[in-house]
Amino acid sequence: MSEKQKTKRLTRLSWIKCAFDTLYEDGIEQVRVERLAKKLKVTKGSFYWHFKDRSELLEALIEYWNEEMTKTVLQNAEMFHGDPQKRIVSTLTYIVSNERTKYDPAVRAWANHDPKAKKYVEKVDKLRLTFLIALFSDAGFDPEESEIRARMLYYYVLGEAYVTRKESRAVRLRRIENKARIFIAPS
Amino acid sequence: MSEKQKTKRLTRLSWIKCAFDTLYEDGIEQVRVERLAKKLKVTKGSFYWHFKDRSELLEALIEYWNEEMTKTVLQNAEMFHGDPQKRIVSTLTYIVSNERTKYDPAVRAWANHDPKAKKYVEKVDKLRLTFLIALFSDAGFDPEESEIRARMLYYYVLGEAYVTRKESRAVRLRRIENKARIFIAPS
DNA sequence: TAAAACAAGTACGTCAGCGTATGGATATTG
DNA sequence: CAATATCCATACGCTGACGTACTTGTTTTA
Repeated sequence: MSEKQKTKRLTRLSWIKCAFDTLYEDGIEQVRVERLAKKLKVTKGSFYWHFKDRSELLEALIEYWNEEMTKTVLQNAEMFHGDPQKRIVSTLTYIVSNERTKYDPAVRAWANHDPKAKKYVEKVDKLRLTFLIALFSDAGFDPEESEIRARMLYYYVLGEAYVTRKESRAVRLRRIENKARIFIAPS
Repeated sequence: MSEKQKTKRLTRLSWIKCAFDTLYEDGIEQVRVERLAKKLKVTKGSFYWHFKDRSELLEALIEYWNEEMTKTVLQNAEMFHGDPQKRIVSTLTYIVSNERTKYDPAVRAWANHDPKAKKYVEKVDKLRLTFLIALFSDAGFDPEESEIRARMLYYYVLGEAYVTRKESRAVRLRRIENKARIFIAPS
């Protein structure tokens, strides 16, 4: 019964987070100011104090996602050490476990019809791929082979998110750890 | 200047196809009757003659997609013969080449927030996977390994569609043919 | 504690999109 | 060629969503 936040007054971030959940649940088109207002139990008077208009919210939304995802990748880079092959598995495990990555499909769907969102998605993709490629390099593959394997692995993880969303993380994790070995296996 | 069709009068299918293009270009939320009417250069009077309401169009849309995709898979099954390993590559090539599969991401994005669409997507996924699994079985892998490889391959192809859409088919084809070998390589 | 800054409420105008009703136009068929 | 079935246009009412203008309430801070 007791709300987590005191929720006396809202901040810009309150709206962004609410928008995020709505994006995840219903898609970007349903991220509408009056709808969010209802969810947050205020009127749009609040919204238009924090944002110039709807497009400003959307911009803030994609930038927020970009920052979070960038943090995630960099965090990861510092988190795991030791055996490169094990680091690859750890990284995948981390990706699947991380709450934040669940927003990926929704953001991608959005980016598919919005150039601005698309730019950020491409940025994040690039960052992630760079990171994965380095992992394979560390594991002993030459540059070309590293890129091929990194891409395959990355695309696989993406695709996996589109088909198996009803399955539990535990199941997904077990499978991914197994499959990663195929990607790691020497050519 | 000369229209392909005489376009004197429209049919149900005219609307469905137009809806499909719009779904692809702008997402399901933009599939609106007045918008389609404008595209087809008629008024909604036409639409409401062919369809009871918007939801009937959407239903027809996803059913149409289902039929087309089912046809595509079955066609493929009959098209390629001989060396199972080569058939795997041929199948992938076929998937990427086929005009129809380009609608996949848009349909999936839709399915993500629409249970009815979701049901059909799952149906198509199942059909495709069954087909791919059989391919790997024919190539000599045991049932369990066949499923693992088929899924990996399928997810990879899906994921690939989400990242490299700006690249030409030719480029995608060359890469896929190369990468398929990793999936085919014996464990 | 009064003033300033901050946050939210209220009321309104506008527009796009859905669906209905009804009449007009064009094929098709007897 | 007249009658019927098919297809489309026009006009309307309704709703939800955007954004604006203005007011009201609540914290901070001087």
